[in-house]
Amino acid sequence: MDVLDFVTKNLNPSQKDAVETLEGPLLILAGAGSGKTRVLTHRMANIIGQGVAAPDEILCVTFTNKAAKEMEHRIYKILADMGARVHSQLWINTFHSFCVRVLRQHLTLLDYKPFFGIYDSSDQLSQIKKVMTALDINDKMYPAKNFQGAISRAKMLGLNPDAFEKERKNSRHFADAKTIEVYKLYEKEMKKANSLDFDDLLLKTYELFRMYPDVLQMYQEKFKYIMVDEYQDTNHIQYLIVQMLAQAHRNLCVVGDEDQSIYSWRGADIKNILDFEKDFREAKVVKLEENYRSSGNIVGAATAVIKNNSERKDKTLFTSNPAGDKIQVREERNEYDEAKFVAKTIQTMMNEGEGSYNDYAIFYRTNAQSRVLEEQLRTLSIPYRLVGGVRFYERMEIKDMLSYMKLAINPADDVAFKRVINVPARGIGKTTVEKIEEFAFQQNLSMMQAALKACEERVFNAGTTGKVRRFVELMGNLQELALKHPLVEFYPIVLDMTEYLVALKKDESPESLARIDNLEELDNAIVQFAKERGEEGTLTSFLEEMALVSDVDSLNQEQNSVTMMTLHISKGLEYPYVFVVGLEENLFPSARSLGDGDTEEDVQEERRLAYVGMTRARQKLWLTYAKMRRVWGQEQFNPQSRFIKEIPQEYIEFKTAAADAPRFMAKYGSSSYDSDETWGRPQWGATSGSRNKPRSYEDESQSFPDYDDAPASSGGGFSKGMRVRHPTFGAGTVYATEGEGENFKVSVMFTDNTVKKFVVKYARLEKI
DNA sequence: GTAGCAAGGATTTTT
DNA sequence: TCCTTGCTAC
Repeated sequence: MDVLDFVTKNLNPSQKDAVETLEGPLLILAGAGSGKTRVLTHRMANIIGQGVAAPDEILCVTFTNKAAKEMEHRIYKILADMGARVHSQLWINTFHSFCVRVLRQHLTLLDYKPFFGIYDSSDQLSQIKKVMTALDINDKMYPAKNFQGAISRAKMLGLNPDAFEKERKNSRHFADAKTIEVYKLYEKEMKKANSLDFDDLLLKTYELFRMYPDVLQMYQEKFKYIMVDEYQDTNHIQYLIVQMLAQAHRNLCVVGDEDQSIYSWRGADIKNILDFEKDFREAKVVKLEENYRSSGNIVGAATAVIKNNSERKDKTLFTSNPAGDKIQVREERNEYDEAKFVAKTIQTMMNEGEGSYNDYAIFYRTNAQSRVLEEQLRTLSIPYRLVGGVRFYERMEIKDMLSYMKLAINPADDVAFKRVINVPARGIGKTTVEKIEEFAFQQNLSMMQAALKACEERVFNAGTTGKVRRFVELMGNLQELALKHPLVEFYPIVLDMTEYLVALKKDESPESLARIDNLEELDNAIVQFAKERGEEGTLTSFLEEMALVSDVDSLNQEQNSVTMMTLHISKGLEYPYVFVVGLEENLFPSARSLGDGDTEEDVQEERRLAYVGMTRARQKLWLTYAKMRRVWGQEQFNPQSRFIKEIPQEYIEFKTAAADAPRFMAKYGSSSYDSDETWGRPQWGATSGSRNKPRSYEDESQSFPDYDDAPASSGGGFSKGMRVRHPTFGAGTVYATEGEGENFKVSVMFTDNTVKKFVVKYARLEKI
């Protein structure tokens, strides 16, 4: 069969158009579930099949390792089906791994040694703290995190310390002398440690290309075709790199969906995708608007929500899928009931034979919300797994071991040095470490060198000298052994010689047992890695991979369980049954996006997050919220999220289990609701696109605790839903009542959403 | 040098 | 509320 026929088989016209358009800049606006990956892989297959470029002349950049792997897997399958012979490796990378690949080749040009280490953000923070100590900057007045953020932002804009300084001077902003100072010394220390942080990987690549045009030219000519996935999430430095690389052939294809841009807080610049046609006047635009993933109701609802955003391209998602079930909007009394509802629903559906646990996913805005859900799932013995949260490689014991290994191949790595010098305890305390650090600064040595020199020059007393010397010797031995032994053998050696495992085994606490398990898991990962990579499975490449790969999920998958994750992580995934929980104002959209000042953009990003979450669902979607939620020990009463209100009623089936609803009905003597005001919810201003048609109602409040079930009539005539005024706190609404007679108390929510409890007898409350 | 307690801080996190 | 970080007392 003809290549073109083959790769465009079963594609719709726009998909086909995108796959066939090879020459020149191409912008693919791909709505959620519109077959984006399919288009990308088929387009790549088309390029290879047509023979216009070899596999290693195509650069494909994604954002996650997972996406890269998936893409690679699928493209090889298509090529195999096509019977194409593949002579060279594909360049399917994340931005970061692409940069590592380039830098491994050329970083010596920028005065680094080729085997540089990679610092993650906590390593970065330690390094910044170290620099701050040297500069005598108080962490209380200037939190290290602020510097970390500022430096990271500078790097994402492509500014090295000098450029940053200039920029600050030129701008009308008051030049932040401290930040410049910290950034400069940080840079110097990083170079001394021969290490790069995540942002450096991009920035150094950019600088390399700028300083060495011939190197850039080599890559420009090599990559005849460039494809960038998730273009809406690129930041400025990534943009610059892509622009540079694409200049020679101008065959740049970017794929994205501005409606799914949810990482602006990490420096992603939505303008990159919105302005693509300005950057490339000759650009062709293809829109993929047909959704193949979700039911009609889900697509309709998600579309209605995202329409409330102003900063978007003109693009409408549609589907020919059947309407399916309505979206279940569920009101619960508090977060426990919410979690119970989710768990029960899953249990019931599973009992009815609806899918397997793998088909269910629960999304939330913040990680803190997972706890209650976990509890309830566990109570019903529903298997679940958390994605994200504390990552595998961020665990203490894993970082410790990795630090030992890093230090073994890069003794200049001061952050690793500080991390492990007294782990397990070797009697080398804070004072000694500080002395070494200071000594290193004075002599411009790495801490390892400084430690050795300090021993020789008798800087410490005899006991300390002995301990330090033993540590330096230990690391010296490991350094040699790292060269002699392959990775799989080296790891157990490190575990043994450092006495790390012995120390853990001595301590029989459950935490230690978990740590030992994790260390075993790391061993498995190493074995696996060595098997996969063969010859190339070296210690260096493993450490690199560990720095760039994140989640334990990529290490062991495959278990039948419900998946829980934040909305952010859910991007790019899909499940038949999806629960999005905690749809309350101030939680989702988050309180921060609702603060004063320039918030409209923040709310829009939250809305995109809602859109992402909703469009993950294939068949059925639940949106739940709780009337009361404990946040940091404080009871909060937040109204239903605006995102629910933005969904037209025709897509929704509303149910509540909040105990007080029936009383409202009785009180207002009506069995149907005509407006949201009936619910006594505080308003937060007009919301666009929401209609308030009657909602179906169903009381399911059977087994909930009676924390506010006091008769509405008792206690001076205060009852729920009543408007009251307090001389100090102003106007508010009674949210709950409890106790009787003398002890009759009311909880009042004031306009700023704070809740205060009053004993009516003493409170100066008046009805209004 | 270490253990134990108090205070403060706490979105989201592809790399 | 819970976890991390920093200080104080041994």
